[in-house]
Amino acid sequence: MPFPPVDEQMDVLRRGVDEILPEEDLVEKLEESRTTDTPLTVKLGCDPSRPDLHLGHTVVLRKLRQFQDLGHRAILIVGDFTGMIGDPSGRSKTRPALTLEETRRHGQTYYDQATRILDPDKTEILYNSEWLDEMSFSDVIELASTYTVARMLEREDFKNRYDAGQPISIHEFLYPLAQGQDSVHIEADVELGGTDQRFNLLLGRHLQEKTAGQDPQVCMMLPLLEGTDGSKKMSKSLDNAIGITEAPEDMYGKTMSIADDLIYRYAELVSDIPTDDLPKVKQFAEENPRDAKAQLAENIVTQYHGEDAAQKAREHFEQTVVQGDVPDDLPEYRPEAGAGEEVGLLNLMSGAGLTESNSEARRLIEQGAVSIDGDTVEDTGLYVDVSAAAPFVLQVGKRRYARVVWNGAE
RNA sequence: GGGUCGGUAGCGAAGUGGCCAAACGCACCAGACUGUAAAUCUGGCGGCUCAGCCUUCGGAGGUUCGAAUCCUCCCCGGCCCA
Repeated sequence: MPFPPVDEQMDVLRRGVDEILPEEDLVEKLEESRTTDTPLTVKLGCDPSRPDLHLGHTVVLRKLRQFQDLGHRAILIVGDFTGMIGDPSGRSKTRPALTLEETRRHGQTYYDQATRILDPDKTEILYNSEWLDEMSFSDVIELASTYTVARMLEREDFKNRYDAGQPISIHEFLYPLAQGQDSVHIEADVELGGTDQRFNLLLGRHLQEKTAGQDPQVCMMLPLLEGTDGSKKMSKSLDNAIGITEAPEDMYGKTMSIADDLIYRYAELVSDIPTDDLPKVKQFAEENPRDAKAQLAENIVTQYHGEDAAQKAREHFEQTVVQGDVPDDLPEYRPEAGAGEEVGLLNLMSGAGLTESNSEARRLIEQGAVSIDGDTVEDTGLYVDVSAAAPFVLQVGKRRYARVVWNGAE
């Protein structure tokens, strides 16, 4: 099974990439791999603390898939050990350190989702606790001695926090080292990561050379995909993410809500559209952003849910968003009510899960956001005889619906 | 260990004895508008049996007619010194 020519491989691998450090090393490694008929070992580390994958994660997973398709070896390293200690980004200090069991479970979830993109037969999965947990304190000290505080503080994240007077725990300095140690352990040829991983990836190079005399890995950095808000990177906590396990309708709708000038970027990074067709997409996006986006949305939904679901999602979008109609399938709610019994609308709304509190329900009514079968409700104190009025459609805002059904005599 | 500053709603940040359910910004929700779940504008954004009432300002006590605001102790963090 010969590898494709290096030029061809590079053409595939360059798509969407932000930076390859150093690029000539990659070419060299590919050449050597081809002459010796040995696949490259490509590493991707993943953080099991947040196992819900979104399109942002898929940028780098897709790249890994490309390596697989070219015949190389993909290793997914689940950071179960690092996840056990806590969170390195310092953003959520309150996040409890996970137990080994939890990180394993999350790791499995991650793998299950990642293999929607990766080729499961060609994906090796390793847990870094396997080797990191075995290291003694003196091993760690030795590892730590190869790097300096000043260099650690070069990392933007650390520098910013240090300058802003925010706390940095000592163990956070150990994280990049641990990640680098992973590269040493598997003797990675290439490590993939987002552009925010630059420092950590480079540290892997450093450790491979300094502590193990290995040929240092090539660092390949991919852009951080902007979220649906159009500016900040996609992240679940910013609530601008499109999850890969989300319902087709949601995926479609969220994709339609991205900014027009992000269409090309999404097409390049998270669509199946062939590289040769990308220029056409770019032009299309400028001429007719609405349709270009619809095409993109369909492409994305198809990848995760298939063509039929994508079609349905498109129809659903047309119906509910473009035309403002009530969707066909909406959740049913059967309140407990006897014949002729009147139920407060506020209770109906929270009972149907449309609102979280009666105060919220009241506010929404006052704002004209609540309707019954399309008629806007104005009275916050409205009582409904469910047995007589049901079934009817209760709508809150644009996207919250329930079909209220009477459950018969009680 | 010492000094000093700080811990306020999802986040950031005002307020420093009554007019505080707590300014403002972000996020979020709704209405209008739109090809759009974008942008923009407007309103909302603790809870309740809602023109009133109840629970909130790191924690526990205390002073006071009355405290997020004053005092005591404790917990957590920044900075400086050792």
